[in-house]
Amino acid sequence: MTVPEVLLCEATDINLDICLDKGGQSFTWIRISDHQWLNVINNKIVILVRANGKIYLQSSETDQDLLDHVKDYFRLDYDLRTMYHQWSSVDDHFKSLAPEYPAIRLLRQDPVETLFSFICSQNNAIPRITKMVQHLKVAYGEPLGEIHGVALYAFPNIERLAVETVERDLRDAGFGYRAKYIRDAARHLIDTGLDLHSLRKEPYLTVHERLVEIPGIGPKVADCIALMSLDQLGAVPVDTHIWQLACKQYRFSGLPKAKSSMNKTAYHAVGGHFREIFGDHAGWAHLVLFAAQSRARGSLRKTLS
DNA sequence: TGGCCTCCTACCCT
DNA sequence: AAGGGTAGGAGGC
Repeated sequence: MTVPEVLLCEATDINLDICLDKGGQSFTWIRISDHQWLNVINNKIVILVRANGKIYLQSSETDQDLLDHVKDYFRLDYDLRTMYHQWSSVDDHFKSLAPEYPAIRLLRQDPVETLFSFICSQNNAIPRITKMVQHLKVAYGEPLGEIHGVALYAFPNIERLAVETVERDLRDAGFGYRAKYIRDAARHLIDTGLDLHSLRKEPYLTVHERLVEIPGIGPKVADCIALMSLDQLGAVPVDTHIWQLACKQYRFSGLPKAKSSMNKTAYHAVGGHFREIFGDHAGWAHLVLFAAQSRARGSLRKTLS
């Protein structure tokens, strides 16, 4: 069988290594070689191939509709070079880091998948999160087929995750206390009838409020979901690292010294500060800083071992 | 009082 | 072995 292939963009348009593997945005991409990635987008199997300075899209049913979805997923309509210039011009720290981390794109992901993935992410590291999300798909998602010897699944729907026995099963599968959050969050979505997609049109604070009402979702996870799947490009997820960055690098005043005493006001103040510096798309800028930060930590570990 | 805040701890696992 | 977070309880205002 020949697999149709269409041109997606230039290789320099998307930093695939960071965006798909280690960026902490998506946990579902499977790297099958140095230059090939596998995933499901819009319930269709998708292969990304980097070759000849370009990125190609392969799929057994490549059509214009899927191509549009993939372009949308990578937000290729945003002129990222201009945005990098803009962010560099307003912040020296960004300016010094950016050349090493080009083409970091904010993925426009599915809200349901993003919500449950980031419930898994709390107090957790990427390899384990990846395993857990994979488990959700294998255990409760529709199989979509097999390619290059890899079986792929759709992300389960919320009805399936809301089943009574899910908590027990996930606990047995090693989800720990997150097992209950997942089942309860699914239950909440059904009971309240909250339509996640419709939140894309709402203002940031409304989106944040709706999300933190969901069991297992606090302010940080809410902002991850808002930023990465609900078009809230100004949402800044404040975790330990960004908190430290805010205190040390940006010397934000008026913040409590210890992270343990972070309250609602202080949490939102950090996001506000970043928005003052970087503007409406501060969450995207934060992603670049975040990538640089975690990369720095990784190499530090390497040199110590 | 109720409501809202702060502080503290437990939670699973690698 | 300390951690990329949240919930729930106690106690204060």
